[in-house]
Amino acid sequence: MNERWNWEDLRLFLGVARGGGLAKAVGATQVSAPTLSRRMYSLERTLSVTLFDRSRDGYELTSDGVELLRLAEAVERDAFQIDRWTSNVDRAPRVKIAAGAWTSLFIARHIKDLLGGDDDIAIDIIAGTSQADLLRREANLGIRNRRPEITGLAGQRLVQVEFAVYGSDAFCKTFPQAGDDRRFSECDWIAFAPRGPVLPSAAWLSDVLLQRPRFVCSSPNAVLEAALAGAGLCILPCFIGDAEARLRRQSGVLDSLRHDQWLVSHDDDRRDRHVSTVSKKIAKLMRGNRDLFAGKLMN
Amino acid sequence: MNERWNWEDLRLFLGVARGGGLAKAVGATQVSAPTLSRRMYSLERTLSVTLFDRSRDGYELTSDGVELLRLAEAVERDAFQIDRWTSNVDRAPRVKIAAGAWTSLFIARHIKDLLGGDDDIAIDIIAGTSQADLLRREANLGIRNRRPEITGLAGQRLVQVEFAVYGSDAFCKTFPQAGDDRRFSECDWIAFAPRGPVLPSAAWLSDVLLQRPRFVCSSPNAVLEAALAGAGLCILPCFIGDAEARLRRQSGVLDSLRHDQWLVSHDDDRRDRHVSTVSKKIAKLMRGNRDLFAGKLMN
DNA sequence: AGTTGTCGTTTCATGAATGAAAGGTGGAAC
DNA sequence: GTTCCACCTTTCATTCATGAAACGACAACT
Repeated sequence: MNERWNWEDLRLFLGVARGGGLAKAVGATQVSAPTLSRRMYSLERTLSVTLFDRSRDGYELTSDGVELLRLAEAVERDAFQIDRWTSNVDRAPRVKIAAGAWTSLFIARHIKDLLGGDDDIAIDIIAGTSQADLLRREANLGIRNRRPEITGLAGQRLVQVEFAVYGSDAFCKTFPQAGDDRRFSECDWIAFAPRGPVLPSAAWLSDVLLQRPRFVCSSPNAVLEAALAGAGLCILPCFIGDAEARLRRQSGVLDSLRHDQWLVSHDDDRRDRHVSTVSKKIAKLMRGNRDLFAGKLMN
Repeated sequence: MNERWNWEDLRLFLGVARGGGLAKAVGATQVSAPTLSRRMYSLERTLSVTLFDRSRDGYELTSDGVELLRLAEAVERDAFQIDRWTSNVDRAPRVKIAAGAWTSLFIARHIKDLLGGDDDIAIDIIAGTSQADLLRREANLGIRNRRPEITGLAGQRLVQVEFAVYGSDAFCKTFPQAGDDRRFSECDWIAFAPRGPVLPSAAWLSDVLLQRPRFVCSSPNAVLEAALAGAGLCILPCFIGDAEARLRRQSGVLDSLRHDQWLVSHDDDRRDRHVSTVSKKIAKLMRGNRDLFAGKLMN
C-alpha cells in the first residue's frame, strides 16, 4: 500500500526543477511532457510532499521543492561519479567476439583494422564457441557458419567461405602425388580437431582417408605450424591457406565444405554503441576480403 | 542511440549485489526475479560493464561490480537523506480537504476525531470548492453533494443531509409567525451566499420570499452569528441547526434540499496512506452522526 | 476584439514492462 | 543412479507506461 518513490523520478525532477516547467525539461531529460507531468505527480504522491506550484507559466518550486532539489543534487553528484567511472580510460569498453578457430586467427591478424578509431574499444576474441554463449553474454558477437535461428539473436551475412587441401612447398616437392587423388592414400595428413563437436572439415577428412591422420591437434596454430614444417597435408579455409606464402593449394575448392559466415549478436546488444561499432568494422574487414574467403586468390 | 543507465536500475543493483543473486533480491527490492534479470542485463549494457558472474548459485560480483557497489552505496546514502527528510516530524504529511461551508464547520468542530492516532497528519480544510481542484491536487479529498462522474475521481457515499428553517429562541418569541407559513412574508431573513455558483438553499429561498433577504453574507460564521443574535430566520442543514442549543427548528425538513454527501478523491490518491487514513476517519465521523445529518435529533 | 503562441493536461493507440508459470541446469541428498 | 531442490531464464498473457495529437487556459500581440 505504501508505494516507494522512484529514483529515476528524482532524476526527472531535477530536470523539471531546473527548467522551471515541463517544456524545458523535455530536452534535458529526453522524456515527453505528458510523461513528466505524470512522473512529477507520482513523485509528489510517493514522497507525500507538494513540490511545485503549477501555473500556466510552468512549474515553480515550493519551499519543499527547493529542499528536495538540494538533496537531489547530492544524489546527482554521486551519479556523476558513476558516469565518470564508466568513462574512465582504464575502463575502455570491451567487446567479446566468439569465432571459429580459423576466423579468430584471421581477425587476430587484422586486429588493427578493428582497433582503429577514436573510441578505445578493447576486443576479446574467444576462439571456438557455442550459440548459448551470446544469450548469456559470454560474448557480444559471434561469427557463425549459419544464420541464427534462436529467438533473441540477430544476424547478418558476411561472406562465403571455401576450403581446399594445402601442403608446404617442400612437402609437395618430396611427394608430387599430393597434387592428385593419390594424396588420400599415399600422403601423411594433419587434422585439426578442437574439443567439442566434430568440425565439418574433420568429418569430411575422416570419410576420405583410408587411415587415421598422422597428426591430430586441437590448436589451430599448431596445425598451421606443422603444415608449414612439411609434416603433411591438411584442409584449410582459403582465407588462411591462400594467405600463407609457404603453402600451396593442392586441390580445387571442396564444394561440400562451402558455407556462409554470419555475424550474430543478441537483439539487445545491437543497441549497444560499442558492439555496433565493432560489428560494422568486422563486416567491413571480411567483406573487403571476400575474394580471399571465396578462394579466388590462389597463390 | 546511446541509451542512458537508469537510476532505478541502480537501486535494484544494490539489492541483487547484496543478496548474491536474484532470488534473495526479490524481497528487498519488491521486484520479480525475471524483471531483476532483465534490469541487471540492461544496467550492464547501458554502463558497458560486466557486473556479475552468473552461475547456478546466483550472481557473484565481478571486480567492476564491486566498484559499482561502492559508488551505488554513496547514492543510496543520499537517497536515505531524502527518506529522512520526508519522515522528519516537521514534515508531517498534510491532507487537504475541500468541503462545503457548513460541512467544513462541522469538521472543524470535530477536528480532534480526525487528528488522533499515531501518525502526525496535518489537515487543511478548504471551505467551498469546485471539482477541478482534486484533479489538480488543490485538495486531496472533497466532500461533495453528488457522486463524482469525472474520470479519474473515486467516491463513496457518506450520509444523507436534511435542511430546515431555524431561528433563535429570542427571535421566535418576538415573531411567533416564524413557526408557520407566514414566516415567508412577515419575518426577516438571513441568506448565505458565498462567491461562485448559487447554492441550492439560496436558490430555494429566492423562490419563496416575496422580497430580498434582510441580511446576505458570504461567510457561514457570520450567517450563524447573525441568526443566533436574532437578526432573522435562515435555512441551515440540520447537522448545524440542530447542534445549536440557542436555535430552534421552525419547519419540517425541506424535501427539495435533501441530498447525499459523497467523499471524493483522486484515483491515485486513494493509494496514498495518509489520504486513506483521513478518508476512513471522515467516513467514521460522519456516519457516526448520521442521525444528526438526517434531521432526527431536533432540539 | 481577434489571433497567435506557449505551456500543461487529457485522450487513446501502441509498444514495453511485468510477473506467473513453466522449463532448464546442475549440485546435493538419498 | 535417481530424485529433489534452488536458482536463473524463457514464454506469453496481461497490465502499464509512453508519447503523438488534440484540447484547454491564458497571456501577449496586433
